[in-house]
Amino acid sequence: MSEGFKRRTPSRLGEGAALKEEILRAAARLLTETGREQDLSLRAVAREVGIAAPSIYLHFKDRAELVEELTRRAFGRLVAELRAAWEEEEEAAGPRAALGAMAHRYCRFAWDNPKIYRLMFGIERIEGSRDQAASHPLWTVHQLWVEKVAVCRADRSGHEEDERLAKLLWSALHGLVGLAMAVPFPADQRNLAQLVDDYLDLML
Amino acid sequence: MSEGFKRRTPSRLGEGAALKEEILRAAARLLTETGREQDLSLRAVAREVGIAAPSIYLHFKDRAELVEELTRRAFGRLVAELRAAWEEEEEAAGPRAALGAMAHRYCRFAWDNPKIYRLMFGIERIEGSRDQAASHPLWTVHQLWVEKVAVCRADRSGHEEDERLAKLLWSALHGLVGLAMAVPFPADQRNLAQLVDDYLDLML
DNA sequence: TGTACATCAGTGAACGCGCGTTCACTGATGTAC
DNA sequence: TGTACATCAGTGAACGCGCGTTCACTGATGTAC
Repeated sequence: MSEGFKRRTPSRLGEGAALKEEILRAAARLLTETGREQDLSLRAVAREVGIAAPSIYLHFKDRAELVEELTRRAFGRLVAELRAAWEEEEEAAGPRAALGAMAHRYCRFAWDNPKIYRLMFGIERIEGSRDQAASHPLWTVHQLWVEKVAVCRADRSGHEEDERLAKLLWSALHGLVGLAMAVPFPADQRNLAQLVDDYLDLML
Repeated sequence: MSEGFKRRTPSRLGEGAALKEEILRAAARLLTETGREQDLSLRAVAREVGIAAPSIYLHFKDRAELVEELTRRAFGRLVAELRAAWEEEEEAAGPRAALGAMAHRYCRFAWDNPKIYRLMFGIERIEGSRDQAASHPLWTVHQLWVEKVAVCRADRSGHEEDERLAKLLWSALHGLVGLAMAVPFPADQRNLAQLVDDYLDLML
């Protein structure tokens, strides 16, 4: 009955950072599970965590910083998953199969987290300095593709060509999931996987 | 000086519809030229047209209807441009070149109208009935690709395969422009065109 | 062991904002007589 | 030709809302003596 009257018991042990984690997790939850895109408001996040809205300012300078941290971590997760997919597959089945696993994992990540994926690849066009651009997590993803494509084509490698193929592959996957999510009739995921394989066959 | 005091002179001649056009044009302008995605508010549109906000309700039931009409027309324009690109090229240079022209035109449309393109292909997941889904403009675009791909492969045609290739091509283009727009360093458009050609070569 | 105090994580109330939408209105035009 | 009236495109003021952010506060914990 008297729910909502509780004051959050503070963290104390030098670890207000715990709340920071809770906030980020709640924000991610809002984006993956419930809610429209715009529901990622400070107040909504606070509600989800069960704290007062101003408490967020103890851990983030402003809303922009929260969103930035959220996407930074999402990129971290994506890259980690891609690396894992590669490594799980490479030893057993070789680089070509490993690249395939990476591609499928990429699509699954996007498909499972459409709102977050959209946030990561939105057009907020920061247009920062060259330095910022170089350290943008998108670069990490890009380089990962180039690196693994190069491994697959070890024999007839050549950086120019590797990069071109990596771009083609990444774009194709990005478009595939993007379109599948946009289309108003439920695209079955099995079909999606088939198309991913088609791309791989075409390109290697 | 006394700007803003003017009352809009009414349309009268049975043609309040003129204002409807003005509203839609202003909304499109807001999306292409200025402004962030969210600036497409009724009040912003009214400001852009130079009318009072409630006047919009003379022509649209609510905000949703305005946005829907806007995207419906955008799809209309896209399809018209694609058809034009095909027809301009086919007679002179044959179907393969015409498909290429279509592909390039598609990318240019997206690149020139990023906000509108994003609106068209956003994930608002309407999940309407089958009937609605069947008449969704996305279907028109889909069928256009299938149709033209089929023409290109007249000799070894086969609907299943045509459809598969059409999907691959469309997704690839969608991904290419989407990624180019997402990336924080300016992707030069020449490079984009090169990649489009690469896709076409791979697939046909 | 007991008391005074500093720390600082978290809070409630309030701000000003732009939004979508409703409502009763205004006032120029076209029509009836 | 002149007057009364109907039409209806467009309006200003107001509503309630959720938002991001600020501010002075509260109150439990840890520390100093």
